[in-house]
Amino acid sequence: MSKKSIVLQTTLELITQQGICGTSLSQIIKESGVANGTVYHHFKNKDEIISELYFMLTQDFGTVIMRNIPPADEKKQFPIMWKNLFYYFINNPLAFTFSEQIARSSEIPLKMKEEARKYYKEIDDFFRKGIRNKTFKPYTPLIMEELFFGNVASMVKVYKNEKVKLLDKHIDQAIEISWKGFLR
Amino acid sequence: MSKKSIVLQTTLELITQQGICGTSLSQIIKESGVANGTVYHHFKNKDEIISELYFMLTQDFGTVIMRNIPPADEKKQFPIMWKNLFYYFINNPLAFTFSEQIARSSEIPLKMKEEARKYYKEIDDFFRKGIRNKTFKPYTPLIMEELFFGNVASMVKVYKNEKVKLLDKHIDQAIEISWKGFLR
Amino acid sequence: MSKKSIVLQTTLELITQQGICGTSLSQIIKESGVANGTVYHHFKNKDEIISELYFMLTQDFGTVIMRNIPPADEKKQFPIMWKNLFYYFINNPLAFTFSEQIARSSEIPLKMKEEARKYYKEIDDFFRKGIRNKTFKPYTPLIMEELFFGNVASMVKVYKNEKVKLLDKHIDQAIEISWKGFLR
Amino acid sequence: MSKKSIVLQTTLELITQQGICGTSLSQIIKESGVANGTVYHHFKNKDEIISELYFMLTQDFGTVIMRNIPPADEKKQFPIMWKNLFYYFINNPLAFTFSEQIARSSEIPLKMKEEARKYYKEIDDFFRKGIRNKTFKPYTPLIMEELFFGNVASMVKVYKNEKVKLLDKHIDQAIEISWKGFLR
DNA sequence: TATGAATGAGTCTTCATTCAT
DNA sequence: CATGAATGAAGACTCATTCAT
Repeated sequence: MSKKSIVLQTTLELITQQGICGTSLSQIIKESGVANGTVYHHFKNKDEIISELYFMLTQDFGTVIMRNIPPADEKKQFPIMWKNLFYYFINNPLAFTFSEQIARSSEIPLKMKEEARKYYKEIDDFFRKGIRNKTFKPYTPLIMEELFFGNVASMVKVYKNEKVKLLDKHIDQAIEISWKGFLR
Repeated sequence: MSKKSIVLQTTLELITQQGICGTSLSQIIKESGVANGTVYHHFKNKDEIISELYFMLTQDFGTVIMRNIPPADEKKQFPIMWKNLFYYFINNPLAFTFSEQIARSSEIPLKMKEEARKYYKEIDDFFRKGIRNKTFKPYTPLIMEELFFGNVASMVKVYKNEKVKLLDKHIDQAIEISWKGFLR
Repeated sequence: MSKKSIVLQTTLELITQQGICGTSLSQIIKESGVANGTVYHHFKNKDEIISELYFMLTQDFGTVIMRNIPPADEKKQFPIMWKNLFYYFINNPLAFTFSEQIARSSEIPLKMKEEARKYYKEIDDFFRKGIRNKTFKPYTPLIMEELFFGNVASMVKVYKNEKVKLLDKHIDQAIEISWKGFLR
Repeated sequence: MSKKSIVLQTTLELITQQGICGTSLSQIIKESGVANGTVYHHFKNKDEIISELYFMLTQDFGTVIMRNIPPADEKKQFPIMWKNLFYYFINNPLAFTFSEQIARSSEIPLKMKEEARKYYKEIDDFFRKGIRNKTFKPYTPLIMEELFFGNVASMVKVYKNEKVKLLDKHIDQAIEISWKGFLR
């Protein structure tokens, strides 16, 4: 495992635990066991570490969500997509926390955020196709995607907080609510 | 206006502009024109300023959401509630940030979390009544509330990220999507 | 109990626990429950509190040491004086620690230290008389007093450290050693 | 000379002049001409500088006391040991301060206390041998050591307080008093 | 590629003290 | 007598970053 990956991995863990601003370079250095200068050898500065991390994680999203999607109609595909993302977040808590953190922070340059959007392409296509098929009402796709992501994220939070034992029936409810919102 | 209020007000403004971590005490001191020691005379430390601000802001929470709700049916009430919450978050970024962070464990003292929980009461009532009225399908109320909050939050994030200029029509779309999800 | 005494007492306790430099005015204020300004009403500044404390404590010494001294010869008087001081320190740990702290600190103005010396008068007299009586060898009285005090202090420290359970026989040994040193 | 040594040396000098608490990091930094961060690169915090200094100084301790001790009888050895310790304390005020504070509990980590304890070994041997030789009366060795140390310390304090200009004759008196106490 | 010494601006916080009430 | 708001210099320590090896 290269020093660079070690730094990235350590940073991801630290940010997940403490948030972006709570995580200093000194901490990353101490925790990763890598030398001071080594970090600066691989990254221009602190922001670049975070940007790179963001880049890595967002690349996953597209492929993850569309895994095992049958070539059937939207109604069949939707719950699978939904669960794909849900379980991806459950199984990759780092990715979840990080992406939640990032979403509301200004630390990622706008350019990067736009860059990342292209990995949403497949989700975007899904909603656009659904609109063309008259399955979905013609809402602005960006809005649809954000609400879709947001719904999944809400349920992940419920799951994590364990306020309530989240059951399959709750997941199914959430998917149904999510789905119905987009219909004509 | 007391020095204490000045500090609180200044801090609120700075946090609104730059986020919590971007705001240092030195800035607060410089901006508020108050002496270093004066801040520490009134607050135990930096966190206490923020906690106190949070406390002030969340006092409104419950009343804000239910402001101007007509005694009509759910269909009329829903978009008003939705917008109340949305604009409250837009105008009180600190409240939004906190409310988002509430989910995350250690940072916010437990007492505050419980404090905040009571403001969900009115939304809880709203959904339960809607179910009784056969307006809403009988989903688990907690799930409904979380998705409702999540939808508003998603749009606030879009607004803040300025990926796209958020227009009234987008808001209306989001409200409609949100609403439809809960129907029978 | 006057506010002034409360401040003095609190200061004494704090200094005993944490040393002079470890004890700040803020701590004294917090601990004594007295207001900020009240302290400055009674004392010109921090040093004055300590000086006054020093003054109070040193006044005791003379009387304490000479308590119950029989009008007999030095040989009979010496062990009683020695024990008087020893048990005074054991029973007034504050006085002991404080006087140990003070001895090596420069916080007490020289003038005060000299002022306090007059309370050593009776011990001074004791040694001078002993010299005149040919009981003691004519050493410089100041040296004799300091060594006398030092011997008692050494045993108090042993007692406090509990490295070893200090027995009566140890005390008697120490007194004997102390006594023999001064003889002709 | 490494920056680290410069910091240590400067600190030692400052503490010698002004005492431990009178010496601030800012002073150390200013005086040593080293950058703020450099100090913290080499030491975890202020205390670590002092601990390290203490460690350096006490290394000598044992050897210092036994320096130039002739292979003669106790009577010849005693004043040399006494003066060795006395001048060591005079020239290493930090060592003196620490050695005095060692008695006090929490400040010095236990490990250090035990470390320091081993330097008593040689003095312990000296007194035990003297007892076997019938030079000294068979007092408990611990008591003898403590009183011996205490006597030296008393004179160091007199020297430092400058109540009186301490002359060679005073030292000689103190040594004599100290010596006679232990005799049979 | 990797290291770690060096930097100094900046962080939060504590301090002794003054002053108006 | 007593209070506590207000002060700002000084405290310890952290930070992101540079540079020579």
